[in-house]
Amino acid sequence: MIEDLKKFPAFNTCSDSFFNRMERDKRRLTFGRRQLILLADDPADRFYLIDRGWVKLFRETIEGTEAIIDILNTGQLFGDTALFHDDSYPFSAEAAEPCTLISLPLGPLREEITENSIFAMSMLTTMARYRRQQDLELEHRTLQNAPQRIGCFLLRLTNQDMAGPAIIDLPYDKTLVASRLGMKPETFSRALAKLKQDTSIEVRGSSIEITDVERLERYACSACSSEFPCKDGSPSVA
Amino acid sequence: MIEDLKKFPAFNTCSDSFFNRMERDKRRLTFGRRQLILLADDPADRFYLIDRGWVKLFRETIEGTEAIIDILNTGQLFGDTALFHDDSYPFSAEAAEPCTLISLPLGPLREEITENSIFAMSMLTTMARYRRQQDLELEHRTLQNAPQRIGCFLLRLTNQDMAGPAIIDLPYDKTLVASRLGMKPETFSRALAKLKQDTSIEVRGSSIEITDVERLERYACSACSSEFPCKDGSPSVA
DNA sequence: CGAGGGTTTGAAGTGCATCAAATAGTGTGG
DNA sequence: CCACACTATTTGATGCACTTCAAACCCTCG
Repeated sequence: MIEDLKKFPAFNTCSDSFFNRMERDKRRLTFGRRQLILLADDPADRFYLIDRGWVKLFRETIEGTEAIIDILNTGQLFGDTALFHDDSYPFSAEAAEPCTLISLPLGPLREEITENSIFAMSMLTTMARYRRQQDLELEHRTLQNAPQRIGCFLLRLTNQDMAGPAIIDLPYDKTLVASRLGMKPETFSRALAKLKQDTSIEVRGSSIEITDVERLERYACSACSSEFPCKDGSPSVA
Repeated sequence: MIEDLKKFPAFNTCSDSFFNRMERDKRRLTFGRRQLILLADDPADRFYLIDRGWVKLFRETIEGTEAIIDILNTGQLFGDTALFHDDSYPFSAEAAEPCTLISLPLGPLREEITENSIFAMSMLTTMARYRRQQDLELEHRTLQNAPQRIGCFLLRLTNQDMAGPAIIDLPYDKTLVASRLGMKPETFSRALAKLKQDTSIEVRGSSIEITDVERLERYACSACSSEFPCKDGSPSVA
């Protein structure tokens, strides 16, 4: 059904003919944890929409060390930028957690961009927002220490600005959160302990209770140029 | 004269009416070293084209520490993304070196994007390329140490892949290069000394001779996921 | 129950930051 | 053309944050 696709905000401004063309070549895929979805530099003729689950985008060096580019969630899409990179993917992707994806052809996407300027504009907006996000990411790496980065990460997992205490569950394992934040698992463990001690959060396995959101904000965001919860609108395109 | 604007690759695909509208409200500006050009979160109705010189984009925290977002050169433009951020600039900008800019109104730019889908596409391409650049930047911070980052930076300053030795001049002062690369001036100084020792480059003030480009590549790029000179096509929009 | 991956803890090392001070470089006015 | 003032850069000594390596612990799941 076309409703499948229409529900994604990324396609808000798309034309009916776009949905029809997409619908004709839609594939639903399931991936298990750690399963490879696509490889950097592979020839690309399709892009992906996350229906549910978490996807890790990364690149790796010859020696096997990997750099995480982003970890995406339900509703986000990826592989679309292959359009602008000579039809090859600029990163590899694998399932961080079990996930279901919708695979779609790049051709109609390209056509929609050229035919529907409203959509092109919304795509630009998404890209610009993502770019801002990346700028922040770099800033965080530069200005925040490990415990602060974790605090910031936790804050961004909370549902915006509800004042009271919040309970959150880490969406994927701590090792992955660690490298998402640019640190080693051991460092993550110790930094989380320090964060706990400094801001009185409660940690029970992968579930974390933030008893005092404001206190955590003061602790984590003070080193940063963007005042408050630095989630700036979450990107829906990757 | 319209030729002023036509020479910029960023406007390659623009319509004549775009150039006419721009021409009508074009301003040429000169800035001295360290002079402020625009302030983050300022209301924006214009964007800038670098005719000559270097411009530093940055954000700063309340305590005054700053995070450098990028340092742009002749031919690049900035402030255009205000279009996608509620007409305010997402960063501050100042002249890293004396520079001359061309200030242009955002309105006609927005119109051109919606009216000229080829231009919209080229803008998307530029954004995608920039994004890739940012991904690399983060990777560098994560995987390369200080001397390697300097080496990589020097390589990117050389004129592409001419094999022999190369002499380059640092385009702005070492303190700024340092923070561009995410390190302190002292660290930069020591790291450059180590790089010199490890790859036999010659340093004379701000002029650096790379006697063996390949050796430097092996030294700097080995930690990285992108093999060779990781300049991927320089972005022309910022 | 036992195997295996994820997580924590400990001890030791490394790289970069910090603070302080010396040195080199640059532009100015006399 | 020189001396001074000011800034950029280097050097040294020390500290801290994060990493590394190694081992223990824990949890889940067959």
